[in-house]
Amino acid sequence: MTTDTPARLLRLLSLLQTPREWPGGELADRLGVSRRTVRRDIDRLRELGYPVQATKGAEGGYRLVAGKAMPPLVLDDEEAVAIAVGLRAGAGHAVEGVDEASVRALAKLEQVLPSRLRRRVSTLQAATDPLTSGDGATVAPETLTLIASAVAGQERLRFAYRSRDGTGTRRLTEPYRLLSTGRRWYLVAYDLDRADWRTFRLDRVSDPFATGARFTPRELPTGSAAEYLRQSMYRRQEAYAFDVTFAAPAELVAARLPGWLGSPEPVDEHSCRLRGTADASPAWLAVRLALFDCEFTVHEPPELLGCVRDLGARLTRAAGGTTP
Amino acid sequence: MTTDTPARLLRLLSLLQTPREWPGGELADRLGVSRRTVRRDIDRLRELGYPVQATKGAEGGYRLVAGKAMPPLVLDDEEAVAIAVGLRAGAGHAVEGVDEASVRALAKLEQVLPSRLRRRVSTLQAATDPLTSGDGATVAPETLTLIASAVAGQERLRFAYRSRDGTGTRRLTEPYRLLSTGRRWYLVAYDLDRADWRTFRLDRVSDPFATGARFTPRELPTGSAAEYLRQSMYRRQEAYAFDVTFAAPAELVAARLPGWLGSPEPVDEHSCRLRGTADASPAWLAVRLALFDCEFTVHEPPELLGCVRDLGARLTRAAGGTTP
DNA sequence: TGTACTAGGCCGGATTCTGTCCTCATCGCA
DNA sequence: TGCGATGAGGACAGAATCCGGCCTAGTACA
Repeated sequence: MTTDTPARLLRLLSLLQTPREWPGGELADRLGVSRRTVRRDIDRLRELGYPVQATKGAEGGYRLVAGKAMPPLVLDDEEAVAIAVGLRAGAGHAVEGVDEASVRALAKLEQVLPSRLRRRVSTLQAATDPLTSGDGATVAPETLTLIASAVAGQERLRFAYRSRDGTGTRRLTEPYRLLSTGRRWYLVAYDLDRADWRTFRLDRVSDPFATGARFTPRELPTGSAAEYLRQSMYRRQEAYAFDVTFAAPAELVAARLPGWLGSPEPVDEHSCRLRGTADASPAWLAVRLALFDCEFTVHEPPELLGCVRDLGARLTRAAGGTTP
Repeated sequence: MTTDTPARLLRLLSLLQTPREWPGGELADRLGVSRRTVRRDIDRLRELGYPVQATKGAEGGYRLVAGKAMPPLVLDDEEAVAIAVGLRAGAGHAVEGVDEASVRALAKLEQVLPSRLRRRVSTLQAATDPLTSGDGATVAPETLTLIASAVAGQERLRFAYRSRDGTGTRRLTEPYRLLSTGRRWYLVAYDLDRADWRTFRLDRVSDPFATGARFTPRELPTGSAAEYLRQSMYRRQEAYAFDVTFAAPAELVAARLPGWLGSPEPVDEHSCRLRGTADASPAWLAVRLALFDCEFTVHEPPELLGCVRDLGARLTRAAGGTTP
């Protein structure tokens, strides 16, 4: 236990993050310094922008409260594992607006995650995410974080890519941005061999590898990466339109809808119609629709219709073949 | 920019957590100190147990790597929001073994989450978690974190409770432990009015409020809280048994099963039988089963059979009522 | 071979930190 | 209404630490 000031500040921060009140005396004991020094340390934390609330009088104490900036989170082993598992599960069904930040956070965490915890994370992860099963094309979290790191660190990225017709190629790219359209992940990158910009579906990427080589990012011809991706997807017609009527008010459907699927238009008070586009397989969308516990009708496309019919038939069979 | 050493160390930590290489000179610039001091600071981080890997030679630099302990995570706004949203979504369908730690981490994070970010979290959260819809009884993340804090901080907890027959009461408790059985959350606590131990289903709790009053935890008569909860659930027969046959190998089903549902026994090479107990509503379990994309047969209980039949009928209707 | 980078020792001066002692304000309890 | 426990903060002196500059050594890459 050295008398190192910065180390003590970090320990104080970690103590204060436990959601409870800490009397000054106890903090002084734990940190091995005098009460006065504890007060000074707390002043320092406040100056750093991490407000510490103090209740005076007997039974008083200190407690870290919400401030203007996020203080460094001090996590114990189990909490770190929980966050990693949660983020990896979440990386599958990405929520619009958080997806990319979520992967960044995961990359940051896994960069420093002790190896003994890493094992626990991968073990636990097997038990998660029922929804990924609907559509075979999933992305390994390792792939996601590795590519996110390469984007952030501006390192060249090499990987194997399986194109739509099944042929495999090896690519050397300058990764530009990671994007998700609800269900799928895409990488927008400059392909060095083809000497042009490309978009890659991450579920077709394998063996990604960050060569240490740094690069200075080129300018994307189209304005934003999201715009470029959208154009590229429409060009290849990877997305398809669907059309469904729900026997529920529009606002109810909207509240329970992933958002990136589109927004429903009210037909009358008790029903609404949803026309949108999806880039996932119809089978996955069918399961998704089954989750709504209200009547609905599928109009388009025929593939979706077939999937819903099959799922319905399977469930009916499941209920029919009962044994007394 | 004061020349405060501990503050500089924190900033260095936050810089190093960006997944990229940092040359010493750049770090010195950013921190406003000499190269020599940067080296010393990095030494200090190493002494604190956060190993910094350095690559020598040109193009060299520093980078934080996995060590023995978790370093304090320095998150930017978006990452903090992403983690909060991810954890809140995950708090619904809890994964065995991480559930409680996950709530603890969420409580820790939300305790210090700046209010402007808090708004973004609650906005985004609306768009998540499709599975909670199957079963109306969900728990607000705020309730979860507040109770977790009360357990950790050993503060008395007051809340309104709606018992199974619908009558509402107010309780004053000493919260002991938070548990989840897959789908549902339970609080094991000492009820001060009844002067005895009780278990509470969190989806029946409303208006929880931590009175500042501290208490020293009593000893639970039964050994562990999990054991106590299990006994109490069997006494009330809140859980029910189910029995399903899948037309898929046992290991495949086991891999995609939430784990707490039970483990399947192989019938032959291509099918297996799952007998387990669930405390969720049959409707929710029916949707869950629909997610498996293999044939299956429901044997028990009749309620589940009915739900599966209804769901199948609804999907068939959805596919049937097509418009040309 | 040269260059750019990390690693680390040494030293002197400046800065900061810590513990002690002090006073004052606030709160809860007897 | 007073007492005790707690937080807030000023003053001060001695000790510890920190910082920058200078040095050499080792490594990787062009």
